[in-house]
Amino acid sequence: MLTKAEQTTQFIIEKVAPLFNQKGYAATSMSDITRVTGLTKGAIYGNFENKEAIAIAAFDKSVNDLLKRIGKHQEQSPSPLQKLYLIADFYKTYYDYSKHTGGCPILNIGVNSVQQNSKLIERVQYIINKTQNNIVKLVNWGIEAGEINPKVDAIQFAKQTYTHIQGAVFMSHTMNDHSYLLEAANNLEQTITKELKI
Amino acid sequence: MLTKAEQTTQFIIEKVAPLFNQKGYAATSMSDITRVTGLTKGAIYGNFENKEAIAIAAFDKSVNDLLKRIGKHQEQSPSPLQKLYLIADFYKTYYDYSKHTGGCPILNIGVNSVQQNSKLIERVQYIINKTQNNIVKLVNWGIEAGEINPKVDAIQFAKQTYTHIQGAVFMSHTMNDHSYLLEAANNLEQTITKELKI
DNA sequence: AACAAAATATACCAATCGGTATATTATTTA
DNA sequence: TAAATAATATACCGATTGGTATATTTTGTT
Repeated sequence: MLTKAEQTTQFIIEKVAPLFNQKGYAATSMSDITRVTGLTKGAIYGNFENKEAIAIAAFDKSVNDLLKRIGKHQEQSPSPLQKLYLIADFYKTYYDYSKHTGGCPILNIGVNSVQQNSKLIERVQYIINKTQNNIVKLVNWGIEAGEINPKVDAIQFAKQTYTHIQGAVFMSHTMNDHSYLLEAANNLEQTITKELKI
Repeated sequence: MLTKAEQTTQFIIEKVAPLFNQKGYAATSMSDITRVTGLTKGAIYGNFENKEAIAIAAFDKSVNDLLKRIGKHQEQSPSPLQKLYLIADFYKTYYDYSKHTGGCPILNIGVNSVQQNSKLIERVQYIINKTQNNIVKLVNWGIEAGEINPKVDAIQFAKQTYTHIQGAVFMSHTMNDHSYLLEAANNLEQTITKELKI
């Protein structure tokens, strides 16, 4: 069972995560935080050391929600090749999902924190490395399972895929146009079919 | 000849552009601006209406410098197909260039301003549309010139190219790793060769 | 129900924010 | 070179910033 303070901590993080995601670290003020939570500074600082700790917790929450969602989506098939298709499929719905969470945390906090906040950017880099590595593992697993062409360079594919998708996330949100993500997802599906699938 | 104030205005913009590019609008303070320029508030506000006007001028300067540079790079060949290759070639050097200007203004100001500053985001969208359209024109020109496969969907290619490159800009800067941009540029060259070139 | 402990609210801090009115200094014009 | 004008510096404004010390309230334990 969660203590009252642990409940409040979670409550603050939930309310505040979209805020940091949208506005970035510097532009999100403590008064923004008290406003969206309906709590006072006493409650906030009783549960967090400082503003940076809130921002980090908020980022972790946004990312964990996202990773859980992608993970769940991939459970639809046990096949590594199909899981790759399901990643592409996931990003067809990502525009609407990320809109209501204040945008993509990796993109937003990444851009916002590079050469600004070392703790946040370290976390962004860790997540990118981790998720990129998941793609590498899926490809290698697919090769072992005989579903994927063994000549495929898993790392290069993972980097290229991640790059293209993050680009599409940026373009869709900046241009307010779902089609960039849809077309990037379609493109990824085609690449999987043409270059990976045996 | 430029008046003293016009010179000062240009001077301020030059000094301040990398600052807004790196830190974003909210995180860049007037005291940052007086510090990097060595001028006082009186001089700054004598040449700009407010902070937002400085940020807009800074963005315009950063983008104009970039567009001029890309334009110059494309002058190396009169052929539309070769100009597309030259765009890919340009982005092989973009990591180093954009580092010393505080990052990519389109990516940084785009992410920083979406749902934050309507004037800035409008300018970002205008520039993206404009540059994307330049790619469309190059492709169509290449088709007319018989250099490019007429079955190519120019708009789709332009969107996909822009998306992938911006993704690579994000990844390279966030991960502090030149290779994302290099590989995206190589990838673009291959796409041009395989899908555009006759 | 009474007490202790935990959690939240209140009131305040110095520092900084963007911005302005006015004084001072450079520059241009006569 | 003197006067007019343009440009910059100085000193200040109220509001807000992140943060804290303490008072108050809520919660869990006996």
